[in-house]
Amino acid sequence: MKKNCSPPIPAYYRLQTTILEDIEKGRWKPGESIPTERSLAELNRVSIGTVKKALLNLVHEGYLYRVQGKGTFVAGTTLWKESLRYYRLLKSFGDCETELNVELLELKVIPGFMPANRYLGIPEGQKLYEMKRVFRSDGRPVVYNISYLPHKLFKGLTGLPKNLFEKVTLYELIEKNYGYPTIYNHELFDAIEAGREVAKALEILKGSPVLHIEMQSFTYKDKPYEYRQSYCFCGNRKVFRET
Amino acid sequence: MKKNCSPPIPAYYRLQTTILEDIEKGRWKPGESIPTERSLAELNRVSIGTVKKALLNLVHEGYLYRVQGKGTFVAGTTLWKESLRYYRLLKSFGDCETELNVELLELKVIPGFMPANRYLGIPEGQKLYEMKRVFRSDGRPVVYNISYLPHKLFKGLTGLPKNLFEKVTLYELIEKNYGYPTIYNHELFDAIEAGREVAKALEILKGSPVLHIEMQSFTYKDKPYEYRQSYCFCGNRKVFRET
DNA sequence: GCTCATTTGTTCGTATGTATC
DNA sequence: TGATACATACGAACAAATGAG
Repeated sequence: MKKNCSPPIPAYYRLQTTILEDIEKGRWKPGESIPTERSLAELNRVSIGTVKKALLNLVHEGYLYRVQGKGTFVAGTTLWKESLRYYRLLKSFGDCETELNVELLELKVIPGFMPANRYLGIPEGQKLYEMKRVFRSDGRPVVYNISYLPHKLFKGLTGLPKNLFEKVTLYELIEKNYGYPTIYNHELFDAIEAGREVAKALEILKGSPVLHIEMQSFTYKDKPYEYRQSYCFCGNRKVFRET
Repeated sequence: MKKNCSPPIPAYYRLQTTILEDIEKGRWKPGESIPTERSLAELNRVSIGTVKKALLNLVHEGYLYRVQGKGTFVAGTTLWKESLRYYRLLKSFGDCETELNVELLELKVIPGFMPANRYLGIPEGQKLYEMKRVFRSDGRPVVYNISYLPHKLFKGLTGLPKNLFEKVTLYELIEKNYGYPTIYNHELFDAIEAGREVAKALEILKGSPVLHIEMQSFTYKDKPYEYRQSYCFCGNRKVFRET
């Protein structure tokens, strides 16, 4: 007979879990250090080796990083290293990436609507921020995007200086100002004909084929914090992804 | 003063590297077991703990997997678990994936050409396999793709039974029959108007906007083994990616 | 169903090296 | 220089899963 409900959970795993929960509860912010191996070992009555194992697992999972001689720190957004700072536009495989400039067109509070609120995991009644941006390469618009963020989560967003939005990625801004790092994204790709608004923003003919990308960005606990629609008319350039 | 050119390489790291090199040289195929901890420790004159560390690193990097009581095995393609078995088509976030059927339209040897041979890392003179396939959902074509593979690497491909290509993914077929697992992919997305061939294959009007995906697939040592062009006209469905 | 040899998983503790400030 | 903190390495003991007999 199987033992009744006793899957003996390893000590390192319990420790790992409680640390992760503390991180997700915001006990330490990204960049801050957590207690040393020794103190974690004493507090939890386990050996240093067991603490090491727990911490190394969290490092591999991207939640922590360690520096010899300094300490163990909470990691921030894991994927902006190279994965997703703005868009990665290439002419072909092996080409170098196109530099992009950002322009903030509009940022305002709007009533919630479907399906945005559903994708953000909030009730339909809650208000949203709507942010419209254009990304340019050599002055020509190549990407137009509209982001929706829960108003409740990001109070004061409209009060930030406009050029901040044009200097750092939205990921950085949200992590630094609100403490939510980006853990992963979901994307849906399709091709559509440019409508009036998109054609105008990208300075192309209405009806031109454009790449359409819908995106959900997630922070801790699989909580979505942004829903974004992007429209790309890249000329001879293409959107790059690595898996 | 700094020691002259001696960044003392840890024992676990040397071991890890030699094991990885053996895997890449094909000493063991995907699914086969490598020596036990004990024998690796004795052969390399290091402790069990050091062997454990080396092996666990390779597990985290996706090259190995271990089963308690059985042994340590060479992992195959890492991303077909859910990432890339055919395409992941969704109507919207949260939707379940569309089932796809594959039809092999054509498989033949053709002369090499640019840029395919460059993307495959082989001289322009070398021959290629050209494979055309259609993916259907409820009988309707949704993805048309053309793959190019180095003829030299995959001798005998045309001799395999046709229905094999329609039963398993190309990843599995290549791993099982030729021992090359897929380590990562590069993709380029854009939107184009369907040309004659694409329109015919997808049973849509010429000039309709279609999602165009170019892909390079890589195996060990960052060696590309496939260059693929896909054309998607998914109706209300979209191509899903997770990062 | 049981036992046994094998193999990996977990935990402990110690000693020493190396980076940081 | 010294104190602190993480990194490497060793090895022992026991637990748990596997498969063969």
